[in-house]
Amino acid sequence: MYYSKKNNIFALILHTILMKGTYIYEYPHPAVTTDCVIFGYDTKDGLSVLLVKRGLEPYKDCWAFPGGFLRMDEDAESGAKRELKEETNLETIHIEQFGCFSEVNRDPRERVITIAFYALVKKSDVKGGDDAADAHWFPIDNIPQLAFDHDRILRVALKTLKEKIHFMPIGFELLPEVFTMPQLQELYESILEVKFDRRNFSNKMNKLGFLKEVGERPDNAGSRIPVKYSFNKEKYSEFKSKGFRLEF
Amino acid sequence: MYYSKKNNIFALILHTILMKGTYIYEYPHPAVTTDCVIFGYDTKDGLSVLLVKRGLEPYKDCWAFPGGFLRMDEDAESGAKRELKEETNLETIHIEQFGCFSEVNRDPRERVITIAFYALVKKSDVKGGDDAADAHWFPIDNIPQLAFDHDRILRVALKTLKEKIHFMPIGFELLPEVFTMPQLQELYESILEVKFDRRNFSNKMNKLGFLKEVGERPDNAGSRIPVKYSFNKEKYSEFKSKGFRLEF
DNA sequence: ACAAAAGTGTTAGGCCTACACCCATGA
DNA sequence: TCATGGGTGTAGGCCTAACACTTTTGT
Repeated sequence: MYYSKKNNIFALILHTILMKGTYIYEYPHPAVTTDCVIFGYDTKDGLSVLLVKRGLEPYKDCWAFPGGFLRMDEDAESGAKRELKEETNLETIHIEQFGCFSEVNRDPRERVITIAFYALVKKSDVKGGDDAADAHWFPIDNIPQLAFDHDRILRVALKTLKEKIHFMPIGFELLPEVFTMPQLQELYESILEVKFDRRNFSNKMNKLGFLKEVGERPDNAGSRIPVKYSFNKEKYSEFKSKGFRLEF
Repeated sequence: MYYSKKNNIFALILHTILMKGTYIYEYPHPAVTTDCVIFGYDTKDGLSVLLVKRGLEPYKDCWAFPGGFLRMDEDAESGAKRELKEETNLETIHIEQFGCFSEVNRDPRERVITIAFYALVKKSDVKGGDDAADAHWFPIDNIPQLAFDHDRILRVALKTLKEKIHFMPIGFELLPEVFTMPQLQELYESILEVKFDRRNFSNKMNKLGFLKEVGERPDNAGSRIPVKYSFNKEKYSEFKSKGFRLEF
């Protein structure tokens, strides 16, 4: 990890004496890491991102996305999931690659390229755990100083999320099992950073057909008690895989 | 490039004797390459892809995307552009990253991760050149056996292109300066693999406002001589950067 | 003369947007 | 009692999709 000197026999011998790992290549190789931008949502904080506090230099005590060095026996997606589990105790079903960041000096130690993923999860699924003492949610409009170029990675992740939302339903991953129309609307509004008309939003969502009313709303109560919905999982998955087009 | 043995002092010494490059790392590092999927278009062949014939093992004499190993002093985009220039003599203004392929055994030599880009170019811009003797265009429905996992990379590139086409105008990059409405329609049809109604397509494109009629069409000729268009570059760039939504 | 290529306009249906009022709750 | 939150329906405009005939050219 520390040596990459060309034809330096002294470094080589020192290295061997110290019994460190010795991986030799004829040409220089960058290190490759993965990073996961994990989005969560609740009514209180709106859209939030899961960050971990770095315990080691560089950027010690800075917040960063969960992630780490890729192993030789795993592909990027597996590596990202492994690191995520190790650092936040979170096991997601689906993470999605959205870019690869390769600027020359993005890591002060050596040349590091990172493959970046994002995922949508329920905040309640992050239980924390042994290694995950320092994983915390931050609302999207109150993000601390981030390590490396993670602020840029976050911006790209947000842009990707905004684009994706037009093509696939979201919500199942972010909302509790049962939710109300205003909650769903707030979720869309906080991701897209716009405001919608209540009536239009509700009509549109209902027409799409992956929502189902749940529970009984007292007949008399035609008022301030919101209707409760949950997702029709078959329809939802169908839209998710086939894709759809959602106009706003 | 060939050695990556852990704590193997013999390999080390041999390596040094041979005066090869010696890059030592404490942990194993994958090699990182870039690949470019270059799309071109003409009326005769429809949508085509630019491939180069490999001169070296592995996959010698197989066709592959232009690309190669990333240098330590360049980011992925620069590296991809450099390799593209070296191998096809093509200097594109804009390439766009669409994914990173990291399966463990995608290259038989060693662990190689590739960062993939695509671009749209005019076929006439590819002049060939010294190093580029073996670069050729292949129509999208007649692609030869490809090296490595490049068939998968191509599928992902095509999917990305199809998605992008809904959000940004294409054509300026692929069509000649002056073109006809049927040509533009064929372009869209061959990328999206669908057929459109002539009248609707033409109405829609005209309404968008980045086409301008060019030349004089003889007043009498209200028939088989097509109207010629070119792109209004300001409008076109505006749409390109702001994005738009094109329904089909 | 006939086939192929290109031009042109209308209609019906669906979706988007904008907009106002009522009711119940809780402070 | 008043402010807040939530539910509900309609009308106009725009876009989409479907559709047929005419002209000219080239063979």
